[in-house]
Amino acid sequence: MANERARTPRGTPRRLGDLERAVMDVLWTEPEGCTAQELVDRLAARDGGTELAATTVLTVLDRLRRKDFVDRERAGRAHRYRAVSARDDVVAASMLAALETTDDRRSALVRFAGAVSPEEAALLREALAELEE
Amino acid sequence: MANERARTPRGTPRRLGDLERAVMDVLWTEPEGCTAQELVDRLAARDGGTELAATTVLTVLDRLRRKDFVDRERAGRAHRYRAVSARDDVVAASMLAALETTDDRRSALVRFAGAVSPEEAALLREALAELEE
DNA sequence: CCGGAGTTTCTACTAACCGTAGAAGTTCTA
DNA sequence: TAGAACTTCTACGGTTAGTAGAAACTCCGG
Repeated sequence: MANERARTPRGTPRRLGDLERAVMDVLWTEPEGCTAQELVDRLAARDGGTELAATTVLTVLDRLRRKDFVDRERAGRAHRYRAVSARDDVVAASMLAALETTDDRRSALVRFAGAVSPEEAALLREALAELEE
Repeated sequence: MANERARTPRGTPRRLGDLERAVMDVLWTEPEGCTAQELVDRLAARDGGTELAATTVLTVLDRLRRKDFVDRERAGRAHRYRAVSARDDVVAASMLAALETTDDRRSALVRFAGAVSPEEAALLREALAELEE
């Protein structure tokens, strides 16, 4: 083998799996947060009625907590889990992270502008105009 | 266990690991493409001189080919590997993919507009103006 | 104030993905 | 055509994510 390059530990990926995303999708629409039980129910509703084990949901909540997507507070003997940031912020951060993988921001932004729908382009113009004054 | 939810196979993740990205970074600046050997050299230069095994590079090239980031053509007994899309396109696609994870495009775009640097905001305005006329 | 239901933590298994590379096979060129 | 150059096959270890049982903890109602 002869090669000893530092094993990339890739420090806490700010990324969501499918179930993690499904959980966040619920939490993002629940300003007061949810208990794990409520999440089990919401997810079962969203899906065709198949219930996940409560421990499964608890596990992903724990992982989301480590990744700083979620925090919680006691509520009786359970906890109430809340999204740390709004969905918009997470989406925007993720778009920004993508943008920052290139040095040539200009051409990436040109491509991006050309890739969004006309409606989205209009929304972006508005948002940018807003920032100007 | 009692639960049989379809095991998410996550069909070919359109995503890059560290070495994969390093390889793409080279290919993206080489319009004519590279042979695997050239890549080994470029990567060794970029890094502190430590050479990866040629087979390592070949393996990631193969994975990049499966993911449709790279294609190749014969060149003597070797192959010449080329990036399928320009970096801009990949970055823009990735930004768009992030945007599309939310239904509320408006507020995501507002956040995004607020999150980019003033320079980037200016570039975006330009790019969007360009599209209008 | 205590027992048991409700919750959470611990531990674990599986599969996919990525970095890494040897062994074996293929393909040209000298 | 033999050997060097290149590619494919196979493989292993680490990380992340989905999934959940077993064990530990917490608190309400009797």
